[in-house]
Amino acid sequence: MSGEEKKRIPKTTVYRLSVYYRALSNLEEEGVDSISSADLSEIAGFSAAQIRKDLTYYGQFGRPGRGYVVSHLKSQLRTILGIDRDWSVALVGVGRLGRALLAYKGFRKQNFIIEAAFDNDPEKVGKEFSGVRVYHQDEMDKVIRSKKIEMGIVTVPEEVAEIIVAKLIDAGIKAILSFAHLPSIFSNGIKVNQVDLSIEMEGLSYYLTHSK
Amino acid sequence: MSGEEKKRIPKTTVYRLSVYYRALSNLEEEGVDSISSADLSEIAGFSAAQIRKDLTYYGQFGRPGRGYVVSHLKSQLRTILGIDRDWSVALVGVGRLGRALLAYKGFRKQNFIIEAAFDNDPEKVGKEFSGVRVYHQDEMDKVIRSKKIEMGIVTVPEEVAEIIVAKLIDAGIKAILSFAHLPSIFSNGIKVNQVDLSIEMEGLSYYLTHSK
DNA sequence: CAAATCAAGTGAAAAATTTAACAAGTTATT
DNA sequence: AATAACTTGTTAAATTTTTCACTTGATTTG
Repeated sequence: MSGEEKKRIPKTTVYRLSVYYRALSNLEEEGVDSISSADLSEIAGFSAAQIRKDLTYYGQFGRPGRGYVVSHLKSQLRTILGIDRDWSVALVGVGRLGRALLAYKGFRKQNFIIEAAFDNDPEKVGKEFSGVRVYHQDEMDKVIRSKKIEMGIVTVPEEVAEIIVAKLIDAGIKAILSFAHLPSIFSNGIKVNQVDLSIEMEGLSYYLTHSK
Repeated sequence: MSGEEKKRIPKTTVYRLSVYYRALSNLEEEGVDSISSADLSEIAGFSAAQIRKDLTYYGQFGRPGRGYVVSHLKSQLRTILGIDRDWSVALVGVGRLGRALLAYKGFRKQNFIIEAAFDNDPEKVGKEFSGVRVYHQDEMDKVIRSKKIEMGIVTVPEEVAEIIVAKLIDAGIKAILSFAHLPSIFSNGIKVNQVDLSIEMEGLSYYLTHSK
């Protein structure tokens, strides 16, 4: 009531909220307009109790006896996840992977707008890939600040990843998705999500090795 | 002693083993030959107690007063992770992302050998990308079985991902890395790791929205 | 309109995971 | 050779996360 009510939110809850959001988007497309936690459970792959518990960290979105209104819950999740607005994104490293991501339609659909790309190859600087202009890495600070970019995607080779991340942070970026492995020293107040293909493959290898 | 000693291993332990492995690889390159859990802790970003605990699920690899011999622990982790051997991999979906992954040197370096690629575009079938031959999707079962491929990487559009995964499973594949979002119905005995860019970006969005 | 059914929200219990603390083994030092 | 300084492996404690069970609100049915 009065005073802050900060319940500790499990780290994995946010991930699950994204999964619920995706499931609800699909349900909406299928024309389903309301759903119970039990039914959502089957689609999302987490227990009904888990779903209800996750949601109540943020409020009350359903009605006893009725379940959740799909469009309403979806909209609430958009707000909770912060995707009820556009986000400006910079991509650093216009190699094959970088260009694949620049061409990926999913980002724009989700309101993540890649406003600028950076590379140090003079061949690429000044060009556009999938409609995104490539700037020289030395212009990162200037361009990021002038375009008020808030997120970074890092697709540079491993060897320079750390330097690039430092540059992004210097330019005021506080949230980064890196495809290069980084030594795990995250400055405080900076969120770095890593997509590490080697680790993913090793997870598969471990599974196959220990499951027979 | 006698009887199986199956301690329950936390789900996140395997992920951390990969991180330790990566840290040890770097240490070895730097010529460090032994390290304490306390020092490894700083590099890997997990507590020393956590590291020791994770390792003891699999055996005793260090010596009191001495720490761990880098080359030995690294080698033990290779065995535990199952990466002390080659793995044959198939990649399905030779779009931009698929081709970027085919060109990625890291897989081969880690003993994940992409032996075949699949697509349904007649333009691509029969060609090679980064030395990997592209087969038609209809040949998946035949090629996967004849080449004894054990893992799959899925880089097809979202709409067909589910069908492709089903085909891979039919062909005997039990471990899959998917870049397309999948409805989370994993058949039993099949490991599916998903790399979902939208969810990663939403994690960043959530962080920025709730951290100010 | 009473009874039965459904289903969210929630506090308590259970389970899982992490951290802490320490006994025991190892090495270095005096 | 005894003492001090390290550092693992491990048991116990603390914390975190998930599941359970139940109360309450809502709807439907007889």
